[in-house]
Amino acid sequence: MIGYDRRMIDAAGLRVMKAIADEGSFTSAANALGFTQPAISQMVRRLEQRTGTVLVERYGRQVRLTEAGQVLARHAVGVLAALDAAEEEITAIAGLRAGRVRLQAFPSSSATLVPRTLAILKARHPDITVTFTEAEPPESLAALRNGDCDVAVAFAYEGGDLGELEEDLSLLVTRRLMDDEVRLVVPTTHPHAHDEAASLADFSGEEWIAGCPRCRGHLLSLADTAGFRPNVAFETEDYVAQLGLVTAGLGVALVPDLILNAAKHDEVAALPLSPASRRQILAVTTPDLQRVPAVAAALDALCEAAGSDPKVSPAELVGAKA
Amino acid sequence: MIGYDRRMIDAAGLRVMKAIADEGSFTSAANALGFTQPAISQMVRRLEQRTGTVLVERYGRQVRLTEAGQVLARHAVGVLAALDAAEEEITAIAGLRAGRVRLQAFPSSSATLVPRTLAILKARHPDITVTFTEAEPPESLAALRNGDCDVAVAFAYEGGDLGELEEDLSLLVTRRLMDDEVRLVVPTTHPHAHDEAASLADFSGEEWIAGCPRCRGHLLSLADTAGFRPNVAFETEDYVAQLGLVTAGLGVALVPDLILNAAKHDEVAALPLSPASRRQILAVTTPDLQRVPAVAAALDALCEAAGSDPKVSPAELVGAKA
DNA sequence: TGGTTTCCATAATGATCGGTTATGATCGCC
DNA sequence: GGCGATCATAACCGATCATTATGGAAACCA
Repeated sequence: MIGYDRRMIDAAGLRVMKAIADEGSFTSAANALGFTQPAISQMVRRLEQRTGTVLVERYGRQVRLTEAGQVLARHAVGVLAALDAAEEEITAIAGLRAGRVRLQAFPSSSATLVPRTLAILKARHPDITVTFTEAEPPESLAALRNGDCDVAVAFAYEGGDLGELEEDLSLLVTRRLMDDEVRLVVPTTHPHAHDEAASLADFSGEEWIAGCPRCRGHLLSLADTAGFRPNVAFETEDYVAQLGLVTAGLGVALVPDLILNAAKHDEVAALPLSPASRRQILAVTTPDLQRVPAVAAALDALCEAAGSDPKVSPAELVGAKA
Repeated sequence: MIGYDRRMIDAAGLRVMKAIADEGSFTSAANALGFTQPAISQMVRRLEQRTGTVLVERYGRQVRLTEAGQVLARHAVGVLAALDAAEEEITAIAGLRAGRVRLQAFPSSSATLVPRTLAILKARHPDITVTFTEAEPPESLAALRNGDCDVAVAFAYEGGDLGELEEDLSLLVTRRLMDDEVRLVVPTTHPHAHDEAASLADFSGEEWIAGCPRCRGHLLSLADTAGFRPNVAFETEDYVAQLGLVTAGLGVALVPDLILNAAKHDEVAALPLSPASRRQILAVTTPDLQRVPAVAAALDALCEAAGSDPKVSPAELVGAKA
């Protein structure tokens, strides 16, 4: 198929017709548009043969629009205005005078990281609208893949001591925001409460309080390495509840620093693990979205809120398969 | 000056963005528009680098519009609709389903020629709007030159027997509608009332009734050729009044056939002149307007109303200088 | 009236645009 | 793990759309 259904009127043509109508001659229309006179002359000729209509009446050395020509000049106003509006809207987005970022972050980051990010963003680019939704990494990444989200703040536990992440990050780009140390939280009355560090094997007999599914998986993985299978007595995704349970002496729990720094925990002891275990806090987006100004601004704000200088540690690593 | 202010958004681009939004993929957008897939791919790329903005988010093998892309797709609707409207209006004019003709004709043609023309036009193209104004040739031609008129119906006396016309017809095209024989009108009581033909010199002693300035000029010219200077006793542009004056025996007059065929004139005799004198009835327009469908239709109708087959006698002679 | 100016038209030229076909890379699916 | 669908890229090609240079005709003016 040849597929030659070329439209007979285009925006450029309309603009020329309007200029002729306004200026009254080809020459001054050309000047007004920044073209030379023959350009207008040919443009009109092309338009006339495309429409199969006489658009301009040449009488002597003056030109006048025919009825058809006036029709085009009249429509030009609306079309060009709409085009300008579109262009303006685009440049507004490009210049961060407009735009939208849809952010999804996991619950425990909502406490400090996200509010700080939103504040930075608001101060720096007050005209872009930021949407925030709380979601665990599996859901936020799904939303990202699905096009319902621009930036996902996720976390990934390190498997053993190698930085292998358990999510499927193919096709996505990640930006490392911070490392979040995981600590063992025990009641202050616990015999090991004042140790320098905690070796997990020493707590194999405890009752355990587990968090979200992935956190629970991480606990099981660490315990397995330490050679035991933890007795999980309680499960709750609410870290404040976890700390409450520990305070009440109902068990011990693994809690990341990000939580401990945000929530009050006077009546529990948070011991560093030995060997240490961390999770990475990551900002995730797609290669294309990364180049959208509003998204880029959000990523920068996230890095800044996380304390890592966005200029120094872009740390863009494309994740390998899970 | 280089004058490179090329607009960053054009109608074609908008159409492509809208197609992508509607179809959900480059390939089906290409099918919908009758293009191949790479055409869409490149079009998007060009648009993106012209706007300096990411318009499409490629994730895996699916594509989605970014916010900026959605902006374009949204504006596309209005712009394309306006463009279609303009196009439709043009083709309506081209197809005589719309359009306008502004006709100006000299008074004595209003009697028969113009009404017949309007009737033909109305029957044949009921959707075009015809405007009619009565005006003597100098004014109607001025209107034509001025752009206030599309077709002027004028008359031109032949100077002597050569077809030299006294109007400035440069830059205009004329279409000969009919030849109008000029007769000498005398009261039926006149001694020469029943002659076969009238030799002008025989009436040098009469009192004359003159018409419009150009008709008066024609009378003077003919009389001059016949060797006398007519005694013009009355002047009126109203031919009916002229006939009335002749009937009352107040003088003689030169009256063209066009009038005699339309007005009652029982009580006067209309003698052919010897040598004969004619005036040409002409339709005048500009070369460009001539090609406008509605104008062409009007010209055809005029020819038909005048009794000359428009197909056989186009008689397009570009007038020389006066 | 005849020269000058001021228009528009045309020709020759070149860059870019905007399509094509052919081909490659990659994701998702069975 | 091949296969099909999808987008990207390369090479090519014609039409578009601008340029400069030039011509002709109309209007203007002394």
